[in-house]
Amino acid sequence: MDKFNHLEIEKKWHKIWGEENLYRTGEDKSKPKYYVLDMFPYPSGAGLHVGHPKGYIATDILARMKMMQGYNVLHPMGWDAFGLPAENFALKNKVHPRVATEKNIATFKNQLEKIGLTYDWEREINTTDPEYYKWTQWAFIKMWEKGLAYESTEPIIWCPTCQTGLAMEDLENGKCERCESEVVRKPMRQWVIKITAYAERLLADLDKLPGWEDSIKEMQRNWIGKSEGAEIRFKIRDKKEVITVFTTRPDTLFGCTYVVLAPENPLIGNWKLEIGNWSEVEKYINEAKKKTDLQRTDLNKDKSGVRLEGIMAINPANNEEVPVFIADYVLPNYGTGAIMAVPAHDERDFEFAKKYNEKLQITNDKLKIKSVIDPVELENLAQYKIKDNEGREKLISELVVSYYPEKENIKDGIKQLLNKVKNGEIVHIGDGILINSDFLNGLSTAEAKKKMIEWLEKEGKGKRKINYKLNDWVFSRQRYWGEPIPMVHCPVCGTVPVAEKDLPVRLPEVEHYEPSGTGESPLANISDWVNTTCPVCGGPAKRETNTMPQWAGSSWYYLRYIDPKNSHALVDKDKEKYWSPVDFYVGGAEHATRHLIYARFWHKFLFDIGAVNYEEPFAKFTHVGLIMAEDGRKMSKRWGNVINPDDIIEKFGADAMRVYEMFMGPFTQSCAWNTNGLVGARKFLDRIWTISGNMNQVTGSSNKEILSLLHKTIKKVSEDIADFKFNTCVSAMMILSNAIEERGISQDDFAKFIQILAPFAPHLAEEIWREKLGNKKSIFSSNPPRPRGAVTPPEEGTNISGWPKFDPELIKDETINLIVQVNGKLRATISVPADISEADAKKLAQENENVKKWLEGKEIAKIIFVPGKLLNIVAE
RNA sequence: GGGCAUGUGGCGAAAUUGGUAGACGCACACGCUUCAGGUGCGUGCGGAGCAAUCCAUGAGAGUUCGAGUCUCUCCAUGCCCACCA
Repeated sequence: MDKFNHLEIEKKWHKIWGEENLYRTGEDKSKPKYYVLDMFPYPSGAGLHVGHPKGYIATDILARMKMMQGYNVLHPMGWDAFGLPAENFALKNKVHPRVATEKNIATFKNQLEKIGLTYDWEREINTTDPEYYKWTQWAFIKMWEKGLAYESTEPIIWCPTCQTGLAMEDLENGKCERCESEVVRKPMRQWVIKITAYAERLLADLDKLPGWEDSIKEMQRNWIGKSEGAEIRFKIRDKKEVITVFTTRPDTLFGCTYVVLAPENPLIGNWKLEIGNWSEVEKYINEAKKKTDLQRTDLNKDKSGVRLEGIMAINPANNEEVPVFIADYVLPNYGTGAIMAVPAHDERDFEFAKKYNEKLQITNDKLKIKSVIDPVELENLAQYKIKDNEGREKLISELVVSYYPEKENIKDGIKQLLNKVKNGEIVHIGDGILINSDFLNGLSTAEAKKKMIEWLEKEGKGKRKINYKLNDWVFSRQRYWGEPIPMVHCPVCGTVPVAEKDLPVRLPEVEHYEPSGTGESPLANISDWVNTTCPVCGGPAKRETNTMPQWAGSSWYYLRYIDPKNSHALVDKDKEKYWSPVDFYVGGAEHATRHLIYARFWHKFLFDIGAVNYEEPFAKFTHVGLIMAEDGRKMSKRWGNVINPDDIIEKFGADAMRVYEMFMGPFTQSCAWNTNGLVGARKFLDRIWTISGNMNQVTGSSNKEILSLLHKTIKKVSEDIADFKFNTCVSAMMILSNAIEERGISQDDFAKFIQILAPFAPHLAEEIWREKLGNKKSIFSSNPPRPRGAVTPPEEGTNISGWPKFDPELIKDETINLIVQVNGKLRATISVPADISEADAKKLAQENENVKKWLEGKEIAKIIFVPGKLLNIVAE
């Protein structure tokens, strides 16, 4: 008996499949399409570890099934190759980032090819290819034209190690995600994209994506962070300026006893001369500037702040004068950078007021804590009845006393608590009934919010306002290895875009690409490149020297695969109409709030300018669960626990690795690698190989049970692949192969089994299909499916494979094991016809000895019959 | 602090969506083969008990003829966000 020689077989079919162009994307528009996409990797120097291919294998299985079902399948791969790591590596090793990147791509590609994936390499893309980034630049110019790309000198997040600005999204625990340095705020000229203009659509359209996982959608909702409230205008005594604050609790305006500005708020500068304690204020502002984000947002630190002496704001609700502060607990980049402080009903304001009052010597200048909400909620809670351990209903306040008898006065305690809340001694952030609030008195929180906003709008003192946590996208990086921003600064015409015909603006070859350290990109030093002519007036002008962030190129790459060679348009709209949207997108959950938001934004923009036909790029998205190392930690060079797929494929074969990674557990769940489990997968394949070697001895037809099991398995595998439940596919096929070993199978039926196995173990299946079963065409060949996506049976005599179809008649069981329970406990299982009637079932069940025993001396109260499943006799 | 997951044998996990809990695989034990450096085959394998049977799906309650599955409370773990007014 020959052995399954994976090395030889894999090599052989890779060659033949290449020669036959098996993976070239079909373009015959009469066939239905299926676009299945992996997140393209950043080709790092470390190469792939066994965790990376998990998602690729899954999409490959889906792609192969769809191929066999007769779809045109687009399953491409490419490289997200711009980015800081390549540049940092290049700096360290004195290699041009392009050279390092090319080398890494070669390694990655080589590793991927060994796994036997259906990528159509004719459509390979690379974000660093000028013919690619031409269109990244083009989209940027379009955004500029629509006012969505703008220059700003607002302070941005700056990484002192990478020497570049970053977006909020590039931070991890307040540190630079690349180098883990603490970042600072630094005012710099930056290009920014007004993604916030799309916040509402990005949020609302999530509801149009039923194919997305809820957890990912929820992460996006939180990231966008919509909150509804009001902007309220506070006049300043004796000044023309107005402080506008944002609040989600306009109902508490009567309780506002001071106003706080972020230290960065530009208004402060206007009052330099009037502020009594300017030197103190200035010092605080400077200290705030120096703080890293991490220091500033540390929740444990005390609330600090300084009063602007001499400046008084006027509470628009009651015209009372209230003091104004600056404090770094107010963030400059959210809302209006100013808040109304309601210490009685906001934890932070309360804490600040308490701190401030403690330090104060002049007692009559203390910040007032004015309660405007009657905490009925708390009162209700104390009076609310719940059941205790014995099932008796009791008041919560009584229960508290009974569970903590040593604290006799808890009931009184609750009362005291209520009084404290009412007196403003402790903070109460919940809802309630308004008090001390003039025209709002007696209203609930919700009613009061509404009424206050109406009043503010009528009086011209404020308005309804929706705010988002989502910030505009800081889009420039002061580094070399990225797409040049295609803009020109002309002393006469201002900042203007490069003419479309002159795109792409190529990244110049340079000797030194070290960051300049001055906050300018290394490109600034290349005078040949920087000095250019103005596309508008033709006069001398300078190029923009900042480059784009890594996220730019990946925001639209899925469109390039559709039309990879197009040089006159971003994508051919007819082709796009056929292929879009991506039917199934698979990738890491870590991209839920960055790449996936950027890409959705970019796509919506392209839709708005008429460049694409659909508003959402990805119909379905599923995240891939990580594969951890055998020690349960993440695979990392640092821990020395990385497993290279090349070694696994060499030893056990690509098919064994594919089957194992799918069998490990639910696809979205993270799971530790276990080489023993891999051996199990390999054994499964060896057994199938052995069965195929015995085929000549197996003649005639399969018996009924095998036939039924085969068709059940076809059904299960077809459905579970579509649901990404690969682990149960594999186990179903193991059950089938165990049964075949025991009972044998006809050659035709065995062929069907090999067809459903093929997406998982393509090399083994192709070898058996062509060499042992004697088919001329590939097991992955197919006819177009029948209308409405119905699966195609293999055609007789044509040698075309296709995806097997299950016979609904064959999967019906003739006899079943009827479960007989007495009082819900299993007492017998009896073999009966599947369509047994209730009366017959009752009769048979009551004849059963064991059932009789359990019914002895009891009255039958009730019998529940579930056809085809179970009978439960309830007896007393 | 907020949001989202998850919790079932020694381990990875199944469970037709409210109907036999532990399929399938790994590990382990015993036996038979094999000149065995991840070999092949067979048997066993949640706990207790000689057995009939009983107990078991993080803990506790509830709904139900029946709960791993639904509801509530709590605990633990993981991920994401976090001074967002």
